Amino acid sequence: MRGAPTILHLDMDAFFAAVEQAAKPSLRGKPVIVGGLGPRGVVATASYEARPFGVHSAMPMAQARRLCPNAAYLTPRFGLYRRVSDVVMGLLRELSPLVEPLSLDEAFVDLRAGGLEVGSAREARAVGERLRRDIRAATGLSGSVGLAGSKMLAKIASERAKPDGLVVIQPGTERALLAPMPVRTLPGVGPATAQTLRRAGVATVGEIVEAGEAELVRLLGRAHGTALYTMAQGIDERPVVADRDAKSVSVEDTFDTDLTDRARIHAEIARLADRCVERLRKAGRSGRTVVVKVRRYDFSTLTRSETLRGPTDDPAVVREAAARLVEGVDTTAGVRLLGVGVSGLADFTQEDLFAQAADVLHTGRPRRPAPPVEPAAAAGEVSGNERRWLPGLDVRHARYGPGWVQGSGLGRVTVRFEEPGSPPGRVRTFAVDDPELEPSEPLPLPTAQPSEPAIRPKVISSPDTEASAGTSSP
DNA sequence: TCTGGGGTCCTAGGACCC
DNA sequence: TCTGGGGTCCTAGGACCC
Repeated sequence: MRGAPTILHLDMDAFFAAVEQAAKPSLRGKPVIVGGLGPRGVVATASYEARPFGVHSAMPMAQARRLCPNAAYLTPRFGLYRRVSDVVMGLLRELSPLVEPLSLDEAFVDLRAGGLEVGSAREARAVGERLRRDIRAATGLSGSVGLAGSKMLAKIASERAKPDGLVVIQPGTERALLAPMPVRTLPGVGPATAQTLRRAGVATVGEIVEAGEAELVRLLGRAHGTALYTMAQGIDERPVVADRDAKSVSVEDTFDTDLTDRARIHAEIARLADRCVERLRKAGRSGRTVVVKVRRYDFSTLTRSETLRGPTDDPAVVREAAARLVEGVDTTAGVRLLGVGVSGLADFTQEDLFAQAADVLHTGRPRRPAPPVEPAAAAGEVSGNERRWLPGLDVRHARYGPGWVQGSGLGRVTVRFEEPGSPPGRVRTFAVDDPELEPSEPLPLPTAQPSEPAIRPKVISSPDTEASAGTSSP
């Protein structure tokens, strides 16, 4: 805990949807829903305009379509989001070298490690507001900032600042602030823990403190119980940690319809193993434990794992282990998801060790393995010979220029011709095999905003429910 | 309404070892 | 004769987070 609000948490507002709105002028101010568009897709992000309809993250897409039929439904473009994220993270690293990203749109910053003068709430607020202005200038997007003396409180602060706001929690006020809040406010309290607590008559953070540490440990186990008891008192000493090494790499696929055919299941497992190893090698890592995940028709999920004698990044080795593991699973009633993962990661492989030993033997000095070289990822819109026009993806037409796919079906594809800096554009329809139409890369977002929006810092007040009504987008 | 994909951490039992 | 006391590794599952 710190005596000054020197830990900053940034959370970009409705990030994926906001990036799409910045890239597609006709969608600004309108409900936009980004997520899987297949029959089993879920919502990744809903824009603030879509939220009053009841649409939120992790909701099945079919339900979102019923609630908000007129929204724009778009497939995620992670490459673009990563590029925008890199710009934002770069701005954070200008504040301090100690930046801990939690995802593409969220990060902690230790301002003290950056040597910034943030002794007072006023100074902290100035740093946060300047950051928000810089982010808007560089990306056109809004982010919410929380500042406090610990990670937990900084995150709670940014949540209360949403959307497009800033909240400072003054050190010393934590306990009183937390006491009336629901237990779900605390990190690590999800549906299961909340229910356990509710059954014990504990609904608020203050009641966690009243229950006492022994009771919490009894209810939730040693680690979880003590951690929760500590955090409920506003105590959180977790440091901001930059550059955490990944501990596992995994890939998984949910199929539009359940798989029952054994040959098909084995083929998919082999594909997943290859994709997993590709990611592993791209990261320059190798791993010792291979994990296969199977989600059955009834959503029951099981994993099978096998630990090798040493770490590997050999696709054949991972493929064979995965095949052995799935062999032991009953899949006759159908599987909806298959996954392959590797954990127990190392920076070398067992083969390296052998090679190194041989090198030392022959040359007297070890050798680093050559970094793996991966081919650049394809645009993603073309699979095999058939072109798939997924809603939201960028295209270019020989005559009409840049645009994006609004929808497709019945041999037709509808394109809206506009680009990030242009006014809203108009729609044209083509045959799906129109030779003048081709997939293209996302265009850069406009950086300069025409007018600087007024800064409206929020002050921490009564713990009422956070505002979630729609707001106009930049 | 019918539930993604990528992760992290914890628990618990059994094997194995000293 | 009637049962030690860890410590570590492996496997499986579950909760949680974005």
